[in-house]
Amino acid sequence: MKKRYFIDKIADYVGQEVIIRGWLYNIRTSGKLMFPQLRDGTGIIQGVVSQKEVSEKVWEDFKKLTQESSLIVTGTVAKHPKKEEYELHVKDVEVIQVAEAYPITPKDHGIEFLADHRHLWVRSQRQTAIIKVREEIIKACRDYMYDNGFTLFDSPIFTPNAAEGTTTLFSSDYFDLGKAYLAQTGQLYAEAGAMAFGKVYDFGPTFRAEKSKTRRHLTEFWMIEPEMAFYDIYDDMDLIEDFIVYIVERVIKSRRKELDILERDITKLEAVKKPFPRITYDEAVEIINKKNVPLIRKKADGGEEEIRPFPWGEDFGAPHEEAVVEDYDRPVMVYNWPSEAKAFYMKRDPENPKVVRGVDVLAPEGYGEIVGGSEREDDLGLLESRIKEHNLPMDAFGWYLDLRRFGSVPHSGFGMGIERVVCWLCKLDHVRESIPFPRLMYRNRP
RNA sequence: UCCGAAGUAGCUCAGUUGGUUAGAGCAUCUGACUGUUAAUCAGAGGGUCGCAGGUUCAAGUCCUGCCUUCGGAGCCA
Repeated sequence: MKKRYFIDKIADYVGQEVIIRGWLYNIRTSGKLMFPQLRDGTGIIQGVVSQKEVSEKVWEDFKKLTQESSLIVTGTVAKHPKKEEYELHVKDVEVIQVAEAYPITPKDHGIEFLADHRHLWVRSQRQTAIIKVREEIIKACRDYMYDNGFTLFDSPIFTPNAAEGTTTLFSSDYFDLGKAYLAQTGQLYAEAGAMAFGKVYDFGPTFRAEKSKTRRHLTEFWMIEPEMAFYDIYDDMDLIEDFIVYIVERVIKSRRKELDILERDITKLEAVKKPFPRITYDEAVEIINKKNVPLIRKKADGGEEEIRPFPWGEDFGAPHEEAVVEDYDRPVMVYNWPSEAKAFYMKRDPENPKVVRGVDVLAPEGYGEIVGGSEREDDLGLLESRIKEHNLPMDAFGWYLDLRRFGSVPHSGFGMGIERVVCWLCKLDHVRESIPFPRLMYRNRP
């Protein structure tokens, strides 16, 4: 195999001659000296080209290089005279391609322009750092599951039925079988897996055709969904807490360099420790009312009205989540939700049938809901009546009801949206930076 | 879907109460500079002012419609 050198490991080669294969990130000239910034995907290193130390051809080659031109550079690694980093004293260059005028210049750009050039934007230092953190989060998720006895049990992306109502599904024709929908969750299938393996998870893209245009929504996003037999809601919350702490610790430990590039305040992440506060929906409403945060509702005439106190039974909006979370330095778990605000499969609390044993985990620093979980309804009759209440087609759920006919057990699970976790850990303003090619309501290219 | 804002050079923007040939920085090209850090300095090229109508002696600027994008709300992970 050909010997390969990479910029992130360049400190091992001080005083030695190396070959860097990559792209020109930027170049500064100063008379008989040039300072090309070389990028190879693992990092950036400054080159030093001195006219009196290189051939005329090398000097002329560098003069014609443009931003993002591809090249192979041979040189000697040395300590930077002013900074705590290394530089490459260039001896030779092989120009692979001189790039056309590169659209993403070192100055500011608007978000529309950057989004249109996402295929090039991903080369920039900030974007590569985000994608590295994303990778670490995903690897940490899978490692946690593997190390704790979960079996990977992936669910289909084409599904014949909706799990949480029909308004938010993408549909397509499926041969002679009518419509197929893109999955909005793999949970129902994961429940089948939990009855086979005890503890499973699925992990893949999910799709929601919600016409929501916010900094937190994608139409295509990745979700990890663990599902566990013989877990009640409290076991579920124990697991969620342990899982999130593990992921945050991994990112702090393994992606320090990227967090620094992103200028992330790491002390905020180091505060994410067990135990997370656990408060009921009722207690959350009390906090909201103590802070006098109203529910804003649209009126028939198009105007808005502010309702105080917060009416029991309503789901929380962003200001309510913020009110609940702002006093804490770590994620907050809100559980025992009003049943009408939540999905049909959540188990009713035997002590209070008005609430279900569902839990939302709200991230600190205003990042909102990152996890939604619940204990599942394990009683056949109650589940059937809930499907009827939600006006869902009973026949589509035949196989799912079988899980309650053949060895039904108490079980729980949750779903964690990867992009929202990436946003939180990287402190991003918008989910569009949390995935290489975001799909948004108003954008599906490049 | 609703509310709000914006579209002027490849990019980011300025453009006054409507008034000569629409400007700046970056990028590109030419040149200067042996330690630059979004380098700097001198010069050059680069425009269907989103689209379509309208008002006016005169429209980037005022009016109407449309398109696109951005921000927010609701819903959610």
